Amino acid sequence: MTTTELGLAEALVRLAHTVQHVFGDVSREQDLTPQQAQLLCVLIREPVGMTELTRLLHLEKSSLTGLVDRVERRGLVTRVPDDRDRRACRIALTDEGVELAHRTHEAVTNRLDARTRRLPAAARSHVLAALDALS
Amino acid sequence: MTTTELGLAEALVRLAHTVQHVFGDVSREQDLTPQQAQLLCVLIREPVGMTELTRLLHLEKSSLTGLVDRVERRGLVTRVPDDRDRRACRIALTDEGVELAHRTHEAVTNRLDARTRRLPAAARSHVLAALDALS
DNA sequence: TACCGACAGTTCGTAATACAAACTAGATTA
DNA sequence: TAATCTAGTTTGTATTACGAACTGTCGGTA
Repeated sequence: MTTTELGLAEALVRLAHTVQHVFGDVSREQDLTPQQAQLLCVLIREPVGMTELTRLLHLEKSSLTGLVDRVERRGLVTRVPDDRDRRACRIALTDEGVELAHRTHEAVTNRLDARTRRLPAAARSHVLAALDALS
Repeated sequence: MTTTELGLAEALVRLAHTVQHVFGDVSREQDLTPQQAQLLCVLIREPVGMTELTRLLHLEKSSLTGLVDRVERRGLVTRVPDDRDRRACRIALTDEGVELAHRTHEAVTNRLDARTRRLPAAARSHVLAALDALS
């Protein structure tokens, strides 16, 4: 009865793999690891605390500490003390970090758009609506 | 003139993240790392040589050696010598590996299907066609 | 046959990733 | 105030990933 849509799950997995690959290529060109690039992109909108970051990136806090350490050591982010809570800090992009984050985000978007551009407009909006429903 | 489809690239990235998360959850439940689980799934269809695996998984051969080592140590795969080429080997699932690979593949598929099941059938086929065009 | 470049896979050294458990210090609640 | 919770770090370990150098085999060619 539950007629499984043959291949849709597989297609999603393949797509995820493709996206991951694009992201990896772009990161390498910016001399970043994919994880570092992802962190920068998440911070574009606004500075974020460590605990919130673990939710956004699906990482344990101990893993996150090291990731932030390394990116901070490169001068791309800083730990800004939170004056409401002296235990906490928010991770903010430096000027250099903002620049690199935008470059990375734009490159990823461009390459993905280059692929979707082949699709007819109707298909794009269908996919967009469906993907929004999925995540 | 290149009217960028606003948000489609972002939606793809979010989706990739979701899929990755599902895959990570399933892997952990099977006491595998995501990379190990991915390797097992690739081998379900047929045994594959190291060089071909580097293409399928987008890994350097030196990275692959270690990955296969660890999975072989767990008794999930074996290196089968290729009798046409004594340099080469094909990586094949053991009986235990077959079982685990199927369990993993099925669990991932189930969880992704559970998400897509909310979509109307027409949307599913649109998305399927579009995703096939993208990867 | 003997040589030589190409190829399959491994080894080695290094850096990054990721986790769990234990910990510090500031916040919150009883 | 004392007990408890929370934010983030530290420590130790296994895995992931890469590049460079290496071994052994294959294939072609002189």
